[in-house]
Amino acid sequence: MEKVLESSCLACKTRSDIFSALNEKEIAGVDCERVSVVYKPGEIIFKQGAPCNSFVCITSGLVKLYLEHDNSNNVILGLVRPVNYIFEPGAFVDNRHHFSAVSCEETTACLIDNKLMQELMAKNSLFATEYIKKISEQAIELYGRISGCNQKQVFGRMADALLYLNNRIYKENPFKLSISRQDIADLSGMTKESSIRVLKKFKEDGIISLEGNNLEIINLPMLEAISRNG
Amino acid sequence: MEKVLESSCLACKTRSDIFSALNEKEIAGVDCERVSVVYKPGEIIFKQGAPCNSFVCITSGLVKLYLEHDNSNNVILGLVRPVNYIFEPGAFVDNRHHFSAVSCEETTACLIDNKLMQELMAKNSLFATEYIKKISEQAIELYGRISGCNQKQVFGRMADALLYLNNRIYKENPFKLSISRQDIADLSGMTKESSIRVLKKFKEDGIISLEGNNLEIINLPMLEAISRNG
DNA sequence: TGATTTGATTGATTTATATCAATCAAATCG
DNA sequence: CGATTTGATTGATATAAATCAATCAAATCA
Repeated sequence: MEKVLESSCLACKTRSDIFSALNEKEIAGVDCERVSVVYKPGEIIFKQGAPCNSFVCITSGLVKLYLEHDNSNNVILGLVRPVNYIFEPGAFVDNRHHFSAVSCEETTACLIDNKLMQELMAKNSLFATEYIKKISEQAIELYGRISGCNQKQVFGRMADALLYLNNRIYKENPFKLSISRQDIADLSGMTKESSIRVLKKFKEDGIISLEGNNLEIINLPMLEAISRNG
Repeated sequence: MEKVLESSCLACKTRSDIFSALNEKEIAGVDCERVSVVYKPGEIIFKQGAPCNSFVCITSGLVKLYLEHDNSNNVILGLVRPVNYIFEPGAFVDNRHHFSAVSCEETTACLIDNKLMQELMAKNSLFATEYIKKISEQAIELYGRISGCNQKQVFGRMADALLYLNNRIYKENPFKLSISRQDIADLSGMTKESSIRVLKKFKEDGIISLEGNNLEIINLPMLEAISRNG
């Protein structure tokens, strides 16, 4: 974990997102306060239960967000690709993290003090509204997750996970997995052994090809059907 | 479903909540626009997938919020007691409902146009911040739900459901259930048959007493332990 | 470079929970 | 008021997926 300084917040502002709601002066204020940090693979960016003092923006690499549970498996809520923000709902509630964030690849993150974020929201309601949109989108995704883990069985949930990885994270096909089998299991809510068996079945059925960590979705319509039918 | 007019928004403002962020004039504006509606038990207040044009406040009765899934069981996200609001994240995303709301008892709801709500948030950043707090709290609860449905088995999930009903909904012990066994099952993520068997086991073990719909938690520490240990 | 740890894979077995099927009680209806 | 529907309950059975246990390959280490 080593500190470096990224070019400028303006580079991120140009990507349409919550910061596009800020004016030049406000952006300059953020640019001035932010800190950029590099994390090696497997390093903790923040830990569930710890105080939540910074808003985190991932500018390179890959991060997994997961719920921890005593003596049991984790649940991966999702992965974060650059450039994206981690919206921690605890920031507005109890100033605690409610999930943990760990880098899967070498990762760069910009950290912005939460007080500054909250001041900006208090002054700039467009910024606040954009923030509401983002956390609302996140909540909607959680509904899908809850629905899936209650209603679908392993094949449906694995299909969801693969579609998520393809559409939202790696965004190319074939793609090289930078997460472990255990991570895939934690993402699809099953044991590592089950995840391996399900992937093997998908491979046997010609839905995917999988050599080591190189995964290709061969029969996308079939995978989507499995996702739909559970 | 019949329209009536409740006394005033001021009655609700006094209960500390998001509307306490509004000034007299703003409250008057809401009071003027709002519509109060009475729903009989089992009536749909809004339906998943339908346009989401109103912000809903429950002023009397009891409402269940649930995710619908094709040809399968529903998942109850939670129940809403008066006076409480239903925060629909779709309001800021796609103007669609992402869950359904149905009254469990005779229920009164105030409906406020979403445009008005969004105008107020654009003008009053304190109001926006209060809104962010509320949806953040809701998101944190969803994490608990996801964690539970992945990590706990039926006894742990039922313990969670009973504690939720006791602490958050009925707020007295013993209490009279106004929801069905199927609802309890949908709330704890299992089949109706399983929910009945688990409740029977709790009864046999002297953790609860249950006669018809009259439920009493007898051994609260034990129930909390079951919730913790899954 | 051989030893050791770590992650992936496969098979055998167990178990939690759903499903199926029937009965019962209560509520509603004609 | 008997008939019928609806919700609750119980038992028997099936099955999805976890657990347990071993092997294998690859990576790391001394």
